[in-house]
Amino acid sequence: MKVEKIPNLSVDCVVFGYDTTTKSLNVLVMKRYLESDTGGEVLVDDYVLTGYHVYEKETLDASATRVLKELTGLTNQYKKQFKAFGDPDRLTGAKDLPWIKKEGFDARTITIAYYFLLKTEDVDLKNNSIQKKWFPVKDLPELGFDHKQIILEAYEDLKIKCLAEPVIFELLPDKFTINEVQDLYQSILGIEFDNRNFRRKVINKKYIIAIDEKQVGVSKKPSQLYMFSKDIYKKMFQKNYLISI
Amino acid sequence: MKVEKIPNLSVDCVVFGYDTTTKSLNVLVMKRYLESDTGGEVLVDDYVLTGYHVYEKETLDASATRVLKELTGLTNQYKKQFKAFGDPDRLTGAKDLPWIKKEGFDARTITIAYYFLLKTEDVDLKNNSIQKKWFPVKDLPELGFDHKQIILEAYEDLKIKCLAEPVIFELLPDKFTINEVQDLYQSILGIEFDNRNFRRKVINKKYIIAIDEKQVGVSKKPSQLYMFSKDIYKKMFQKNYLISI
DNA sequence: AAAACAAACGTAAATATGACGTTTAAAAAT
DNA sequence: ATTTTTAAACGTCATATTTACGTTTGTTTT
Repeated sequence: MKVEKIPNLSVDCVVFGYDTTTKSLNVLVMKRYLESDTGGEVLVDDYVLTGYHVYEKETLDASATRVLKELTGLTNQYKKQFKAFGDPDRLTGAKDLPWIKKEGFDARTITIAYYFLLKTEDVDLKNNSIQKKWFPVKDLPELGFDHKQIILEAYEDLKIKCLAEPVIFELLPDKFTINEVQDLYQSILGIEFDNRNFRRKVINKKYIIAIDEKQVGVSKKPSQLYMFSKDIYKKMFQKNYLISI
Repeated sequence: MKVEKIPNLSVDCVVFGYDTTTKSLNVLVMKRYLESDTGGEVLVDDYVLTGYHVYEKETLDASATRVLKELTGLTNQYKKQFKAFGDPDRLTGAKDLPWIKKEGFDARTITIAYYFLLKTEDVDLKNNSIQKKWFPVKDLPELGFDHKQIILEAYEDLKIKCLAEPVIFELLPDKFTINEVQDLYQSILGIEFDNRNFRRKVINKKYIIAIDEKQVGVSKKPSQLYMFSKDIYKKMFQKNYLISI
């Protein structure tokens, strides 16, 4: 069955992963490489977000889910459509033009940008043909098209989202320590919290559940492990602190 | 100069206005009407959001601003691009097909949806050829395409936005009473607040400024009027209550 | 002048925050 | 086996904020 692509419409996926060891919020990007016809000259050698054209009969969400699956093999990850990018000059960088010519798509392509939150450990970097790599949000490589801007806007949206909802647990392993939660908040928001106060605040939440298990293989007092209960969170409604004003 | 439209791409604008008298959050929509060629039969008679195709050389933001200007004559209103809608069947309602045929656009049109916040009083419903009308968000009329869904999603996004930032003042007159602020929060969020506590909380904010003026023409003790200072708000940074967890 | 009405102010208990000091459990070093 | 090291975990207190109410005040209407 031949699947028709919509020529001027694509989705792009910003895949966020968190590395508890390096305490770094990372983005998964794909290698873009092109040599000139004669072979000698390297025309394009940088990174881009994974994205693809939307199919004729496909919803936008399905399209993003499909792209994530091709990239990581994963389904059912936290997903948010956060912005559309469609400025007329967004694909007109010096390195973008030869790439567009090779891939044969419209220079006025609108892209619907999504971000995904997942656990770095769930992604096998070698499991398929796509050459991909994690980079810290704070230290991105050279990126094609307007993809650096897309990543930075996704990151801003994620920051706001973190303030409003506990999405942070999408980035942590199922079992985590309080310090890991604190480190993650700190690296996303760029603020330091007092460990004792942070700890108290988190532990007091009904939806953070201490489990009967501790860290193993650490050369210090092993931390208590906790889990996050989305069900309990959903049942709660805090009128308290509701309005920002 | 001929301006080329991108056939499968549009913007749609959800225009929110607040009526302090009826305490109702309203949406501005446009009449859609079509009779059959023979004249007798009414094929389409409902409302839609105002929207239009994006021009070939135009940014998405500029396109939305242009549509708002055509509809209301206003520029420089609070604007947010909140979501793209592009499901394959979004324009395939029974009444949508004759309309699409008449207007001659692609049934697989992706729309970039924006919402605007403005003061109802600033819109003159009779100032141009577009037949338009305010409807309460809680009591919308029959709407074409997927526009009811778009409005409801804009409303959800607005609710969240209100919790995070004082965007509410975009919907109020420059000079307002504390009770008007409370009524507006209550009608958007659908929650009641204790007037005395709400009042104290609002008045204590540095960016809510009491002015040397009171309500006039009311048959009770006239309220003190206040203004919102965006400048002072921007200068503040509250680490306090930062994370939702 | 009194009544009606909503604006505006006040109070006290409970809860949350911010800024710290102290104790504890495990591994590593002696 | 004991001590040292390290980070986890617990505790305290002053201050700020919230919640749930009661009371006073200024204007218009009766």
